Amino acid sequence: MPELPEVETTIRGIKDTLLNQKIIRLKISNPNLRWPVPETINDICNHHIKAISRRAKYILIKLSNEQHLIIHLGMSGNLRLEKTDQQHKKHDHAEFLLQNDFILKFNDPRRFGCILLTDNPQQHRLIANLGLEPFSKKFTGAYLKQQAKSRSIKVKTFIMDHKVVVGVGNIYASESLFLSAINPNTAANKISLKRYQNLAQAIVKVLEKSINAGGTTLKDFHGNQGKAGYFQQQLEVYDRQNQACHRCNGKIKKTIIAQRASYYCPNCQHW
DNA sequence: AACGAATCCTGTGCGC
DNA sequence: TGCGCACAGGATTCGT
Repeated sequence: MPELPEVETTIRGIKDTLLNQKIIRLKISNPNLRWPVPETINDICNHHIKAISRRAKYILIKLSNEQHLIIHLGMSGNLRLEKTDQQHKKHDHAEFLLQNDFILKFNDPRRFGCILLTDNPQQHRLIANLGLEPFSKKFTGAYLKQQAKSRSIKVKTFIMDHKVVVGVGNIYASESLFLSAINPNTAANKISLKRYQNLAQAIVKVLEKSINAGGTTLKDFHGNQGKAGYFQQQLEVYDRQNQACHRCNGKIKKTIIAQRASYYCPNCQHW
């Protein structure tokens, strides 16, 4: 569920409350996430939160003992802040009690998310080999074209490959291909530089737009301040099969690509 | 090296 | 109303 805009929205929402706070206590109700929550997590108690940042969809929390929490929300996870008088909810797997009487709660029904601890996030196996951030200067059409050189996979699968570019999930992959008028079934190495320039711009644009709208709310995601994301109202193709294309009025089609639902307008997306 | 498929897990919504 | 099934925003891991 959470794609990059949801992760970014989450970070922006919790940052001010977490910064410089001391972690008093933690409660791990269920350590069986994507990978087990390490037992050494208790080491972070009595240390302060020094910084919060994002790499791909990983939330990085730097602590005063020079360790870093790596948190991923998986498909169904979310982080929320509550005062100590709020009750424990189902699937609240981890709770971090802060000195200011807030509790940071990690809730994740499907448990595809993770909470890990590391001394050096840049060298962590989950992070070290990631591709470019979509908002980095280096992320250009030329970069995509070069990366696609020996790739025969469909372009939609290609832009969801985190070794190429991070943060493009299933919703925004369909949306950015619509914006750049590229058919999601096209082989990555058959696309021109010009079209990749359009695609790179479209990816940045669609992600920025969604962050500004507070993310997309489908089923599970709620802005952590109790605010829903509104990007859903701006979706052009995702989950709109058989509905009219906003551009040509033709019928939006649904197809499965690499076992993921994909949506496009056959009339507008030729290549 | 690159690709497709399987996999982890719970909740929801649909057809019957 | 209840049951069974298909499917869901991710991304690693495995077999070819």
